[in-house]
Amino acid sequence: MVRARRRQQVLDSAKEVFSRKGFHKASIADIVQKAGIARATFYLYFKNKRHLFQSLLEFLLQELDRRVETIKLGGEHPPPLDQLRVNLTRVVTFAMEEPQLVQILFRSAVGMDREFERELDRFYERVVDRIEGAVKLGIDLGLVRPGSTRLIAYTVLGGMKEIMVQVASRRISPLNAKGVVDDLLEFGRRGVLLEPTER
Amino acid sequence: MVRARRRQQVLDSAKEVFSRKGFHKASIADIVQKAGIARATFYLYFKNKRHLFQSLLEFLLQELDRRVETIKLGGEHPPPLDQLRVNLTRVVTFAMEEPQLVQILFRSAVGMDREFERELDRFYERVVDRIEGAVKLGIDLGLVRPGSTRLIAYTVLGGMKEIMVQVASRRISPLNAKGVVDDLLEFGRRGVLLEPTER
Amino acid sequence: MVRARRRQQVLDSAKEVFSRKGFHKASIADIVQKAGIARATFYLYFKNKRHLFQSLLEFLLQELDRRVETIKLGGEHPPPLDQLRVNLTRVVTFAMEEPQLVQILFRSAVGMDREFERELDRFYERVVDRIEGAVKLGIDLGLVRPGSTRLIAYTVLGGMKEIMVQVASRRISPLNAKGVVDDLLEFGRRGVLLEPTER
Amino acid sequence: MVRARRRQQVLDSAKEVFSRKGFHKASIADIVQKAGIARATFYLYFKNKRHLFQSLLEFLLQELDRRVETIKLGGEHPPPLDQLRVNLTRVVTFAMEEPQLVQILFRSAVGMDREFERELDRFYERVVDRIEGAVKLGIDLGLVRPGSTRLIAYTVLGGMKEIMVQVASRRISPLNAKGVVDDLLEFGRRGVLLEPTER
DNA sequence: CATGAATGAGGGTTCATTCAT
DNA sequence: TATGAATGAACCCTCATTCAT
Repeated sequence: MVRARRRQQVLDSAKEVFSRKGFHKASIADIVQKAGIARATFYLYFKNKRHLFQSLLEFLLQELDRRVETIKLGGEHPPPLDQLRVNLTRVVTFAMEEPQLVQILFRSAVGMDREFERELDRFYERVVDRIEGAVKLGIDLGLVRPGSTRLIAYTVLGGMKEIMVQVASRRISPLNAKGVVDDLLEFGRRGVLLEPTER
Repeated sequence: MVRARRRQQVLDSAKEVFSRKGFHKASIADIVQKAGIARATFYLYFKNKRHLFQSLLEFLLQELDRRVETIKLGGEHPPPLDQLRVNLTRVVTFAMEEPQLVQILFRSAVGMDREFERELDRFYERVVDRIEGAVKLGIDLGLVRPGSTRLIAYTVLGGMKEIMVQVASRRISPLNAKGVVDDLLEFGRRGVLLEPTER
Repeated sequence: MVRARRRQQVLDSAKEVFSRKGFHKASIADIVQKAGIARATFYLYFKNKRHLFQSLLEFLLQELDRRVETIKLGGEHPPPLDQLRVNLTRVVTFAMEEPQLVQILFRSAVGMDREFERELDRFYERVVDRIEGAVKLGIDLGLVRPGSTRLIAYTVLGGMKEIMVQVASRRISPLNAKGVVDDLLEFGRRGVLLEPTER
Repeated sequence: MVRARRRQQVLDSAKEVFSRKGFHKASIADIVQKAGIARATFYLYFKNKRHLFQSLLEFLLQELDRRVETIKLGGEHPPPLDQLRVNLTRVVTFAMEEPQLVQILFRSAVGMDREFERELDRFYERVVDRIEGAVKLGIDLGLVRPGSTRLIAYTVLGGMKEIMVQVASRRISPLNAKGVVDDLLEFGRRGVLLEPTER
């Protein structure tokens, strides 16, 4: 499918340009120039600038989604904590490997539009729901202390976002995703306090 | 000083418009119309659109800064945990009372410009430094478990940002800031796990 | 008359600003700032920017006019050539002493407006008439070769304009106006050719 | 090259509008309207208003330059006086045929800008150099009376400018350029005085 | 008389999108 | 399909001038 390849070529250029300049400052001229096609050709593949951005964003959200699996119980599955660890590792790895997409998600896609905002909100609400679900599961299993599950879920979401941004911008040197994830998990599980037994 | 009042009037209009439309979609026309002044009058008080936004942002960052005090040790001061609680409460309260400014900070000011980005980054780095400082202090006092202080600081920052956004957008009903803060503190201190003694 | 002095003060500032920036680029703000008065005060002394410029120009043309006297015949007057020499000297001296006014006349006042153009044209026509009159007088007196008096008058006018510009801009070093005038007169009278008797 | 034609079409409109209104009063709207194109189309061919004017001016100066050839000595060339006559004729003819360009040169381009001024000055200096060169050549050949060659060159330049303006504005009816040129040459060579032999 | 504040008209430029080939 | 050329809507900003004190 040559058409699909052309389209992908535009998406790649757009990824670079949007991540560097943001949505508003990125011009169609920038993108087509980088893609090496003519201005009008662009509109054969995307209805307009908005649509292009939306495609990019949808791809990005799917990729993120694809990397996280709902935690399942049962003897045939690994322990929940291990499943959680795998999920987190995949997300941090994604941020390491696709810094431009992360930039787009957390910079360019923010504050764009009422409609985009809704779409992002829907996505994040889903994420928060999953986080909250996991917390509730822990409570049911007697592993987690009962409490404000929603509030905790939002806090965890925020923490994850920030970590992704910092990893993508290399302010957290992501030599190994594993170390980052272990520390995060430990923080989330036990907080910062010294254990009473340790005191 | 009537001049200061006029200026404030423009700032107020700008606050509303920027928080609703974002920087790029907000036009000078919108702002002056809301302020009830003529187009050219605007330029008597602000050099240009960018400058106006910057003023708003600087005010906002100062306000935020003003609400957080560095934790101090010594008998004449309240216990560190209480000082922390006060700081958090002030920030959450700010998010409740000034949702528009929070929207501007977390939506409009994001992904605007290399220069703005740098200014925001500087601010957040300062915040992260303070958080990390507090964590290190806890370690020194033998209250906090040693660990990846920087990573934890980023995570806490992210969590706080998200809470502010959700409070400002009323998705976390902020009936009482106190409850939110207590739960946050508890989560940060002890994590989600049941205490060994509780298990 | 304090009013007249205020007015003059504005005119002086305007002279400097107009000569430096030209009419269009000179702003009222520039002029009042230099004059040390408030914006609105300006309009107490001049109806508008155009009027101010016109005043300046009229003064300038009068000054120029004042320096040139019509050549008169008769025993009680100096020889025509001497009268001419005096006129020329006065004009060149004026260019030396008032370079800003010359700049205004030949730069700022040019290409401004249909109406200004007409006013300048009228002035120059009068000058050309006088030059042509002098030439015709010379013919009548048997001193000057008959010929295209109008064409010659225009050429002389152009020559004089250029000399004024160059003197004012110091490209012709005007150590002594007398030397310049003598050379000019000689050129106008005998041209560049060697006299037959000299050949 | 259709692009070149479009560009020329804009230049033609600009020539008319600039010559009628001057640089500052001419608006892009005027020009595109006359050219029958859309506002934005203009910017496909010229970076901005200034650039358009500069293009026009450069073309004009080149045209003028193209019409004047440096006087060459030697048996294979016509006598210097004839070469001079040809040059003058070409210039006067140009003024007759392109009155709008002459208006632009002597009205619109005057007092525009420090940068334009420098460009014009450079051009005129070159012209003056050539005139002075011709005069010096005459001196070397024993045809021209030694004297203030620079001063004379400026005067001649001024005379030529004025003649061009008057011819372009039809105040000197240019029925035949030849007559004008002959009279000019005669004036420049012999001045206005009756030859001693004629007296 | 003097002024600081206010204004509306207007201009240049950009840019996403469409047309014609 | 691919494209170069064209477009109109929109926006920021300036400035001479007037108002209210």
